[in-house]
Amino acid sequence: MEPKRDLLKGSSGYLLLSLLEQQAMYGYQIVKELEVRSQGYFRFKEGTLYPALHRLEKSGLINGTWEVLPNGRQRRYYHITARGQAKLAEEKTQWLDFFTAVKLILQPESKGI
Amino acid sequence: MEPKRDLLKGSSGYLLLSLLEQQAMYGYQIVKELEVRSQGYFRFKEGTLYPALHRLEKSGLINGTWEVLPNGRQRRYYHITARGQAKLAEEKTQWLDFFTAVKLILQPESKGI
DNA sequence: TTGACATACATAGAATGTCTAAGTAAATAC
DNA sequence: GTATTTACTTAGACATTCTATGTATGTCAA
Repeated sequence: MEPKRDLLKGSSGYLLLSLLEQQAMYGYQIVKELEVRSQGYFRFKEGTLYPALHRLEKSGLINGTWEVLPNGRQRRYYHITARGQAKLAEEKTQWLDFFTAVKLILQPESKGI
Repeated sequence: MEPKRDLLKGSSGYLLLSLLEQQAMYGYQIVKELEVRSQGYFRFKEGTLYPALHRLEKSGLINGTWEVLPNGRQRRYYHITARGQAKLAEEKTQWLDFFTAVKLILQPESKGI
């Protein structure tokens, strides 16, 4: 199974918001969680994930808080914001619209439905 | 309805091959056909369509032939090649894999299915 | 205690594809 | 004769992902 990387473009934000709506997570955890849940399909690179998280935070859709583990190690947990939840709902609609449009191209006979 | 343009990236080739598999078309016709079929969702810009067609042709997935209308006007009709049909089948699989993976992220409860 | 590996975050630069925008040219409609 | 539509092309801006590297610490086995 050769993942089609370009499909990710424009979807990463959606996936991240979706994940963080379910629970707050830190970067490394997100990478692992995406991989486990997608059964190995998604393997976000750091160069993809962290810039994406920074973008989302800068846009006010998530916010990160440093937390210190008992062993002294630091993690940055990201929480979805109210604006993020609104954005997530918007993205969901856009996804559905997009899929609907693609299906209409692939199966022109369903035009009238 | 605000189309999410980035989703198009990585999908335009699939859409074009899919369209040209159904029948040979020329550029301007493709723009109109995509718009009609998708009920106005897709409105390919020239700067998107023609470079995409050139890429596909360069890769041997489609091939274009100039045809002259009775009125003297020229059109470049694009036909899908055997390699293009093979590629189309591959893209379809990649799409399904991608959708499956995304659904697993959005609905983790369906993990076991 | 050394080395290997996993954890955890960050960023520079290359690659890719879409968009805006402009250009060329001819047919058609008003 | 002027505007609109048809028809294709390409340069440059922009955004996102990738590769690759850097930093630093914790854990575990030899």
